[in-house]
Amino acid sequence: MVTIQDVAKAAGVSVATVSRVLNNSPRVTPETRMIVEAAIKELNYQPNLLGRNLRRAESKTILVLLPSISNPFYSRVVRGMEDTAQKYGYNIMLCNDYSEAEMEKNYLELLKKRIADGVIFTAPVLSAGELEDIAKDYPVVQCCEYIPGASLSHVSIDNEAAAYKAVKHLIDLGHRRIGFVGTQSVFISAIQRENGYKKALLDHGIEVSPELIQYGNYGFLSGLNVARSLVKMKNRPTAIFAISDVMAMGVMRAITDCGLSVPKDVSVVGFDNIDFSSMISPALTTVSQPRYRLGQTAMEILLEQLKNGTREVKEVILDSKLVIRDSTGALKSAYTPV
Amino acid sequence: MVTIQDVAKAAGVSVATVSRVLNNSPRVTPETRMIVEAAIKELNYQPNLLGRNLRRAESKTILVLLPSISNPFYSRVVRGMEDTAQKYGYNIMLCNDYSEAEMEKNYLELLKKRIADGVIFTAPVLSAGELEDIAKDYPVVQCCEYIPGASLSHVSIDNEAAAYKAVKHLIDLGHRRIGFVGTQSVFISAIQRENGYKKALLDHGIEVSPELIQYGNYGFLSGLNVARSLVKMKNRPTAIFAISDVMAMGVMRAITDCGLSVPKDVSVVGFDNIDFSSMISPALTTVSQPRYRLGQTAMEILLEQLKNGTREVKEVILDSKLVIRDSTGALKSAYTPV
DNA sequence: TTGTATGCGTTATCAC
DNA sequence: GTGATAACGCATACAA
Repeated sequence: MVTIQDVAKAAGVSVATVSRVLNNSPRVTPETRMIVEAAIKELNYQPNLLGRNLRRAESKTILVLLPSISNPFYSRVVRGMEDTAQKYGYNIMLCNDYSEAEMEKNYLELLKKRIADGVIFTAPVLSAGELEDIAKDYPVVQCCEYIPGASLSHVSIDNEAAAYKAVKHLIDLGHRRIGFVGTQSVFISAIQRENGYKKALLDHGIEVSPELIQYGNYGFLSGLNVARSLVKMKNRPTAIFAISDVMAMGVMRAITDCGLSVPKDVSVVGFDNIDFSSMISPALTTVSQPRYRLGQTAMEILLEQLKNGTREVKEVILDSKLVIRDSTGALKSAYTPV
Repeated sequence: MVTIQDVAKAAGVSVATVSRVLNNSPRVTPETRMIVEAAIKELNYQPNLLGRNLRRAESKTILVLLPSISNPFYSRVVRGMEDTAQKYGYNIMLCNDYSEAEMEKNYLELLKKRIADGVIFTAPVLSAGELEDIAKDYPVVQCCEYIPGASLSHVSIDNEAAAYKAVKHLIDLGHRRIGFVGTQSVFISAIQRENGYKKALLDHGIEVSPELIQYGNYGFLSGLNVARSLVKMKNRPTAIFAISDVMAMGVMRAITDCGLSVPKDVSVVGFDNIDFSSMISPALTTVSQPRYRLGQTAMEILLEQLKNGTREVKEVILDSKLVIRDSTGALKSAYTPV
């Protein structure tokens, strides 16, 4: 392995000078700079970051925790983080935490071990207290999911308003009996989306019927199972709002399994606008989040904190929009539910 | 930050002794070990890996390059790598190379910079020569896609045999006019799957018709466009084999867009068995790869190389299997294509 | 402007 | 079994 020593020797200067060239120090003659750069190229020298990082007490690596890379929602979020990190000379370390507190704790060790300089959570399952503890020593940003009230930065969308928009779309189409497929999870998005659903109904004089509210676990199969009971009701809903596209796909399957069709018999709205939502038939009406910008903004906030050594709490809410496709349609006038 | 020095002081021993305790050296009295461990716990000490890694000249990190985490095929492959790496005390650094040689080269710098100890490619676009150059200095393993003939380890499946099985399934159902939707890419899987398709036809006395072979670019939309021309032929195929599930989904959409139905009018087979393939209607018949084991095996080979300092080339081929679902059916006897 | 020397935190080699 | 110390590769304070 070729080290800074070898370059110094080859260039006939000291290691300090080579180091200065590497770090673009202004205090170095153009002439010697040329010589050093020539030696660097000649020897094909690459600085050993292990040495540099130790000396600088930083790793130039940001930890990014997500539930699972198999969740298609996060791919563009990660892209936003990645591009931004790279722009500032950082690498990201992508880790699946499988929504397990134990896994998250394990990965946070990487901070203490100096393998990473900061962390972005996309869907933390640790408690506010635990996160705040980390944030005392290291920059922490929450992206997408976050713990309300925790004194930690986050960047997300207004899930309640977004869900409201989605349900209002159904109401505008004439639907009044609207089912809800969600989850009983710790994630704020699940709670806020349910709130948005309820608020939209109430604001339009529609009663919230507990029997129309069903909970699954985010999976396709749970969406399928849960929706089946909705569809088989004697007085079934004419539309269903699911809090994720994957669950919405389960809902659609449940509907077609019962010999009904989307949107003719039941309209369906999802949430997230994952790539697959436009690939299925009928293409899914859903809520689109600015995924790239979510990741980008989160990374910018984190790097800003890192640069300034500040721990200012920033709370950023970005816009979302309803994408209307083919899975929602006007209520058939012939069919008049109570 | 608490260092090994602090622990030594607190325990009343030398740093050497603390280091021995940390590394489970046998030459340390149980008694002093207890004292040191107590001090470690007391101070909540965590070894600074930057120091350790510099000293040991290793990073305990493996680079994993994949085209994009948005490709759902790789999620379980990565899981297999991740679990295995963790088991041996390694972390993985997941990087999207977007099938760009430039990106791959950039990430390979991490090896020279000592940020990573080895690399696994899932779908390399660099040339055999470039990869072999890397492999001279660092452990390299190819997982899933690989460059045939390169003197580099790889673990994959027999794509030709798998495709053969898929097409034979269609032939067994009575189909003789079978379309192919693939890509003209550098990836071996694309080539081998096309070969498997052709071989299956020839082995069963079916002529290979160039007009039934269509190429796209792996995307849903390209599958859709390409299949449209197949479906609109006056003498359209009664079955279509696509080399990926995502393209198969495009094919299915093209079929239903034309007012036809799957599998009644056209049977469809995909490849990869991504999660979504069982979520769509009708559920997709496809080829399942042992994704977890692919990743696991690749990582094991890499870590083995790292441990032994050997560069032995291993070529591992794992089994795949056809998963028959609802998108394939027997040829309707009423409809008799030429 | 350049060189010398020290230290980042750890491990490992040598004495004892 | 334990301790003092050099060394990993680099950046920087200080001296020249």
